[in-house]
Amino acid sequence: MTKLSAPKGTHDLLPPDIALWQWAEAVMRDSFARANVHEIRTPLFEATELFKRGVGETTDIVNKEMYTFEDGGQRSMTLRPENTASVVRAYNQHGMDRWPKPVKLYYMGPMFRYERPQQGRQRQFHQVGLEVFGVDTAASDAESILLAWQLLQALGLKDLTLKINNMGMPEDRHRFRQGLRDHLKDQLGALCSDCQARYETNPLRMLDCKNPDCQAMYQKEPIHTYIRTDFSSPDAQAHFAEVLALLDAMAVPYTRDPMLVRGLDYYTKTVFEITSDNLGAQSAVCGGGRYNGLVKQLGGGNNDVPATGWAMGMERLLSLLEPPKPQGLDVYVVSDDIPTALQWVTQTRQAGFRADWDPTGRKALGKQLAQADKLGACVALLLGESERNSGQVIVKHLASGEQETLAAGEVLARLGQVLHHTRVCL
RNA sequence: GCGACUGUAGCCUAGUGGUUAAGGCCCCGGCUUGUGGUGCCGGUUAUCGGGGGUUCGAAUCCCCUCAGUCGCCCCA
Repeated sequence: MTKLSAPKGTHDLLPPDIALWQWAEAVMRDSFARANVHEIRTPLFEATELFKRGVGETTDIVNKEMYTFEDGGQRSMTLRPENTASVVRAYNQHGMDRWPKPVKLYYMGPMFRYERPQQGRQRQFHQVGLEVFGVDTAASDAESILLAWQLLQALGLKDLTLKINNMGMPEDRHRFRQGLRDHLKDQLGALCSDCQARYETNPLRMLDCKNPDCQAMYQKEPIHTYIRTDFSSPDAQAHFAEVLALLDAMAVPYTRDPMLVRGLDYYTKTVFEITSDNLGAQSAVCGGGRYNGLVKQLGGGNNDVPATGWAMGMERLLSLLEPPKPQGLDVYVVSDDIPTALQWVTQTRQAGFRADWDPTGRKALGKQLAQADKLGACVALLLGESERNSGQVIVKHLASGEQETLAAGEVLARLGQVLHHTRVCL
């Protein structure tokens, strides 16, 4: 009998971890709210066809990383590997092209990819993302990037690098790919096996190969000059220049990276990535860009709906932050009489305090006080037999050991004074 | 899918061929049946990741497998 454990590449989030998540989620929701971005929640699974068409048949995600299964009606379903395709599907399905432009949506939730786990990569991971529909301006790209950048600042992340590039339109890329193939046709044998495969499937990927021999090859003329020349149309080049100008105006530091090629098929014009040096091999915290054409491709009628957006990896991002101190307990109710204890713990909770008690049946006050201490309570309320008989409560301050005896009716008011004071000390 | 390293109680660790696998933390109880933190005493928790092999004898050596970690590929 093997022990049951969480599936490979998945993770339980235990109470000590949760505080950081809830805090980060709250910061993000607040940032989005102030930018007039609204949440959308789509299903965790969709028709497999959606991801094939949306993410791209040639991508690794679709080819080898999808959790695909057949449902009871012999429909092929897939656990979402990313959320953009689903959001676009929802945009089309609900006629959001009739909503006031731009439509700005954010999402937050688990994604699933069948991959070999390593640092910063799991089979179930969480992304938060932004999608902006209906505007094809550099201004919209700039706002999107700025929101990502500011979100990361608000979370207190440091040592981040924003890399940005212009991928042009699909036809520009097609032309560039052909040119690249022509330049490298005769040196194929000198390249690594990965690059030889990329030559067929995705030539742009060859450019950020880490093999020194391949890099040397790409530095030679005339390949070098060909690579460095912006292959995109004048329109796309003007768009990109404007994005950069707006980032300059907002004092967002960036690095132009001609080697930055995002893997998903749907990107057009602007692409960017935000990385951290403190993450190990999987250093991208946020990735995104413009994806004009996807909405139409996923059935958005005749209208070409331009769009831009990004996604962040929660786990990667949170691993860069310090876990906060656990929240303590205000009150621990100590009594050898269960109805009395239950009544007092309920009453203090209703009054707004974090309160707990001992439901194990232990009568000894010493044992119960030991619990109060372990849980880090500020104050213990002692309700023994003599207090019950006299209608009094002993309020014991755990840190100092001092205690005071009060009439039952005065206790809540006294807790209000005392705990206001202690909470500040926490 | 490929490669490297690592698997001993809930957690950390000792033990590298020889009787019932040792210690610390945590948890529970006692010293203290109305007062916590420190101390002392006691207790629960391990088919040594799993399977097979070598051996009189395996946590220890060999093979397979599973899991974890990191890396490649790719991505958040």
